[in-house]
Amino acid sequence: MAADTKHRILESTSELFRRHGYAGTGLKQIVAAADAPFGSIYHHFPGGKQQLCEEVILSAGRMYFDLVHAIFAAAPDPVSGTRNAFLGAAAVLEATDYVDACPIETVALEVASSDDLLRRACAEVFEEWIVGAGAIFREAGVPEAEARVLAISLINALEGAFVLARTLRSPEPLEAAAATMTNAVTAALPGA
Amino acid sequence: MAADTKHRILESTSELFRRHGYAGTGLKQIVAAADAPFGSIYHHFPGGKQQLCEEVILSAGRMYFDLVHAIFAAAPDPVSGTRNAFLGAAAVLEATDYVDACPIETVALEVASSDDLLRRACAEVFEEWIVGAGAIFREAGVPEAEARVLAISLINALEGAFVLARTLRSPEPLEAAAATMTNAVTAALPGA
DNA sequence: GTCTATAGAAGGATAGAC
DNA sequence: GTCTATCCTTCTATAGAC
Repeated sequence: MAADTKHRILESTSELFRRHGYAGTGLKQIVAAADAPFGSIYHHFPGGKQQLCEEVILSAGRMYFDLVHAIFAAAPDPVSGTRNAFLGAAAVLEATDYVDACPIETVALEVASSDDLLRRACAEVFEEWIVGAGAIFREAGVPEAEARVLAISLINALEGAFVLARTLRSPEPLEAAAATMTNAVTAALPGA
Repeated sequence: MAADTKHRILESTSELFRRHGYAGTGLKQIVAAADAPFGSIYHHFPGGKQQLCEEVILSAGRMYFDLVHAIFAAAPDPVSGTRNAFLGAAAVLEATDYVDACPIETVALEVASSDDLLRRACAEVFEEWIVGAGAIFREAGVPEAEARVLAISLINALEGAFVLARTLRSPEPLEAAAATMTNAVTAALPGA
């Protein structure tokens, strides 16, 4: 099944990029992990490693967007949603030996100053997240401009906490982010 | 001058790691940029790329610590210091075409799950920053536990904003972090 | 003791066998 | 059209010339 092979390659690549980054992951490792022949990469991704990476960024970015969106949708209010998002991320990180954090963060930093096509793909993903999170806060009554600042700060805190948590191998940064950001969201809501 | 050559190698490596990361930077690029013969690397760093990277992480980490410490020392109060740190970082980032952000962030993510020696070096640096920032807040009257949470959140925000700012090529994430974190610091100070 | 030349492995990419 | 075998470059690391 060609479509199945392509899917397995995307999955393996996403997984390997999380652990070793873009430059640190070889195409040979990817096909080995996906249990696919080497030629499959260039059959499904004629643009080579760059195209494969672009598709991984966009699909992983959307999956993560849906995940966070579901957490906020399941929560009774944005303050609870914020807390659940950070504490849920802390639990996943601990359970996966500090591997399973943001799927595109390492790649985003690697390509920011060296590959403009991939940088733009990451930018598209982050902008989608900002707009999505901003909409949640706006619907809760936060004014437009403030909602965007809050949304960006939420993602700032999440991405930054991932760097510290993975490096320190501790949930403490995500817990600190949960505390600080629930305060910020609380202060921004109309009732405050 | 052997000592001079070692210094040039450390400088070039730090610069190249910022742009291309650990895996994306070759030792040949490093000696070319440092205008040094290839053998110099293994003369000054018998442990090879890993040892070179470790020294870069520790020295760059301490330089960045001193920089941020100086910004807070020059500010009249921690709230101004927080604002100056984020807006100053935004200015530097714009002036350097979005290259000159945190010197160890990309490497920290690359090695977090693949090289425990280097992960520990990054962890040592981050922990120093947390303790240093915590001391500033504690001296301003914030209780011990809250000061540490605030310090971690400050670094969370800075690191996260660097990821978004470099990817989006915009100072907006650092400006949003400045707004949110000055609020958080203000709320934590005794006068609030 | 400084540096060059090269080894040996792994990288991305491709040509062509089947 | 699927996959294997190979190409050429680049990587880290080392051996040995001077």
